[in-house]
Amino acid sequence: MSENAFSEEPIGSRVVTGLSKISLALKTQAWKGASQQGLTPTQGQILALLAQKGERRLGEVAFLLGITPATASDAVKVLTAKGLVAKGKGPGDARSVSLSLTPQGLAEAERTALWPDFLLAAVESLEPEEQRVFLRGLVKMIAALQEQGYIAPARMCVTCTFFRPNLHPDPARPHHCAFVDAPFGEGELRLECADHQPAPPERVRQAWAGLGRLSPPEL
Amino acid sequence: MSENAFSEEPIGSRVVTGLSKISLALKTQAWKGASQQGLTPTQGQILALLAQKGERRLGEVAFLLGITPATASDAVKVLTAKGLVAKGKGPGDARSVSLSLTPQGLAEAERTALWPDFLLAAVESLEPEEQRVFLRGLVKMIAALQEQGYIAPARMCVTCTFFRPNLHPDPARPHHCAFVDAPFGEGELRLECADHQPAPPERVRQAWAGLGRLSPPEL
DNA sequence: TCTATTAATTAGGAGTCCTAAATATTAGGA
DNA sequence: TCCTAATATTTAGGACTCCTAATTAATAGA
Repeated sequence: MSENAFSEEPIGSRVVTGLSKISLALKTQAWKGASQQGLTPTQGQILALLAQKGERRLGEVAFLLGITPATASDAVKVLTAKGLVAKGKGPGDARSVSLSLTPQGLAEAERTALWPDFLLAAVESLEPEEQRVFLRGLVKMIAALQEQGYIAPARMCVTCTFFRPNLHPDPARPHHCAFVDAPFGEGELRLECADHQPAPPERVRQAWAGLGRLSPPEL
Repeated sequence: MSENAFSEEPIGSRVVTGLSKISLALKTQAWKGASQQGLTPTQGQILALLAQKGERRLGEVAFLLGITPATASDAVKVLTAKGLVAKGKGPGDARSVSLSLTPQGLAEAERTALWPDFLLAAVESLEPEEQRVFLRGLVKMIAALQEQGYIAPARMCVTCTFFRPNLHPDPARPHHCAFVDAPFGEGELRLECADHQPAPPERVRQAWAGLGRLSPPEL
């Protein structure tokens, strides 16, 4: 594919390097952003999670954040001490603890949510078509990571029962969502959909095989 | 661009969400990978940095890792206590400390370097052309982040004096490197080049405007 | 019922990260 | 040359993150 002096490092590792750099920026900014509010990144993430969906059990939070329940437990202890999160009995299971935001917590959450915008500017330096391909790449990678257990399952199109890849001939909107019963394009692929319904594994595999080729519309 | 129920969330934010998820995986795995060796992520990163280039001053390490010198200082203290890193007087400036790996440090560094391979597998689930576009997207984003000071300057093509974007008609190798004096393609764009020579800012801006469109070769 | 299993917490320990305040050392002026 | 910035690193102190390994409580299954 490349026959000259340039090819020693495979493209895959370059991509990994690049992602690591972005990840570093994300980490650094998370610290900066959160500490202005007297929070730490983890605390901020918990707030964000609760803002997104009112109630969460502690274990659920830990799982979604990729930390142990023990760690989540003391982060929450700090947050309740700060008056940002309230603990309640979980419905059903009396062992569980249900977390929710206090009004101040909600206010803080709204402010923390703003920080990742620094990345948005960088994303917008890509051409629209590039963004679409990039998003699709992300979706595929996340699906792969998820399949191998490196990431908590996201509520994304490719793992949803309602997803029908490449159902339509229209290259601008090849996919179809059976929930809203409408066609949609690459740029609309979701990562966190409220209406997500997990699909069985082989169906998933088959779905993202369907995402396949680069092509679609663009230019 | 999209006129139906799907468009509420702009693609930019989706991309940011996706990158955050990858970043989360990277963080979680960094912990898993490093702690198997009795290290923490930061310690591992320092080792990796030193493995890549024999000597580094402490301040340099801090800057590249996006942490304060104070933090770097005590991470290094731990590493020297573990016998993995040696401190020496910096050449020239007597205030500076020059860090280098001990033989054991080198061995550890080699093992830590293996961990990010979990991501490689995910990257390889993309089509080759997708990988190329993805890499270019990453390069652009990193350049943008760097320009705004969110990331330490990387030794990448787009910010190099030797980089000549789109010099050649051959769509498979449009770019040219004046250092090795050879054409190269999108997939060969570098993020950490040993021969990198920083270019003046306006030249940089102009360079990545040249990267512009999606198009090139692929399919 | 009795016994796993599961949800959360606590305890203990190493380390990250910060800010602020020392120490050295170096560079530039008067 | 002496004095005063500006650097490079370290130390101190504090809040948290993260982990593993118990512990306590509640639930589900045999």
